[in-house]
Amino acid sequence: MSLAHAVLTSLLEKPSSGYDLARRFDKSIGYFWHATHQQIYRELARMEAAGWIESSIPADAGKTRKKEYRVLAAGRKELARWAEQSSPPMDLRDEFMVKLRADAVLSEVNLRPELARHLALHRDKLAQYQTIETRDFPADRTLSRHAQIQHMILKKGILYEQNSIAWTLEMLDVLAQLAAPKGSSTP
Amino acid sequence: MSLAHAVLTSLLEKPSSGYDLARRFDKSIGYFWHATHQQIYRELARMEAAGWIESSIPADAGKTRKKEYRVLAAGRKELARWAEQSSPPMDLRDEFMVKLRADAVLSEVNLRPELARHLALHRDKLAQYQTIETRDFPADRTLSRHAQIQHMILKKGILYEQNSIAWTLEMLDVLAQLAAPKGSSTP
DNA sequence: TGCTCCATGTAACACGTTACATGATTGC
DNA sequence: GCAATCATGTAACGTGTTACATGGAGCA
Repeated sequence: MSLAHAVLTSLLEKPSSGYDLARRFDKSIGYFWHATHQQIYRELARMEAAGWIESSIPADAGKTRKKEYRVLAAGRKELARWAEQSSPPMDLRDEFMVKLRADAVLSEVNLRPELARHLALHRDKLAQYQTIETRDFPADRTLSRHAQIQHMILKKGILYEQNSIAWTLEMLDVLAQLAAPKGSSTP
Repeated sequence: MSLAHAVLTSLLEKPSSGYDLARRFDKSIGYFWHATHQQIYRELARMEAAGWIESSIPADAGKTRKKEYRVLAAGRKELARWAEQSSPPMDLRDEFMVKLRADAVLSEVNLRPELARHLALHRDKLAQYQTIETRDFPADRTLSRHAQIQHMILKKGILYEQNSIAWTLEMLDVLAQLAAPKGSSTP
């Protein structure tokens, strides 16, 4: 389990409401660990019951139901314990590879539109990441420990997208060759 | 849902028992879609109930409980339908990035042993992939459509591992710098 | 008035993981 | 005879997804 720990990390960076957390999970942390608001509320309830976090009504709540969560000592300790524990490296789980394999055996599926769509999405995401990079991490050497680590996390995302783009282009090329090989009529 | 479709693909490539499928999911397809034998048996039961596959006792069963599954026309149709459907690109879900972020905010975790461990695992996997590549895909141009697609799937894995290795090395370097900056005593 | 956004939640279900159970076959 | 491997399954639980519900605040 690891969503709880992602939430703890996020709360340590900045005490927040469940709603705010859910939105932050669509950015920063969410690039590597997505979660819906329902999952987040469920985890917050559990962690409060476990004594890892506590909630209070913030000053700017007004008449809303807004709550703000803070990490307690027990939560911080749990996060440190978990972080030092070893865990298997991420496993790929790429639906598109299954589709490709299905196409390889069926030979009757046209995956090119989907590939083109993914290509555009990867390029968008890469552009986003690069914008963040030039804005937040200008000249490495002067950056704090915290910022240097954040930068490396972002770089991982950038590498991944660049990778995906390169591979997708090659794949499109292969499919184009297969669809219209030299000197043949339509397949 | 996509495990069912991964299983269908695997069965089209070669009709098999649940046990054989489970083992194949630790190789080839499993590089991009892992599943335990319990999941596979559950899916096989569902798909048989849905009329996508059928089972029979194979000639070499002897007194064992062995069953062999084959894909029916309905299953093949379902796989083609699913494969043409668009789906979001794979999302990263990397526990280690959460740990890094936790370290960035806690500053009291030593992630270097874990990074070194992952580095070794990535190198192993890359070596495995490259062995398969030189064995199965020698001189692209003469390969069948099926083999060319399989090769591209393998290449995706190779790129991913190379990427991970490069990033991990850089990360180790950053952590080493942070632990022992120029002109300082032990931290 | 009705729309969108803020904010929190319940319920049901699908998928993934772990532990356990059972029994036959193969090899030492 | 005993251990490992083949082969299939049940049960319980944890996590992730989807749909729905509720109600206040701000705005046209």
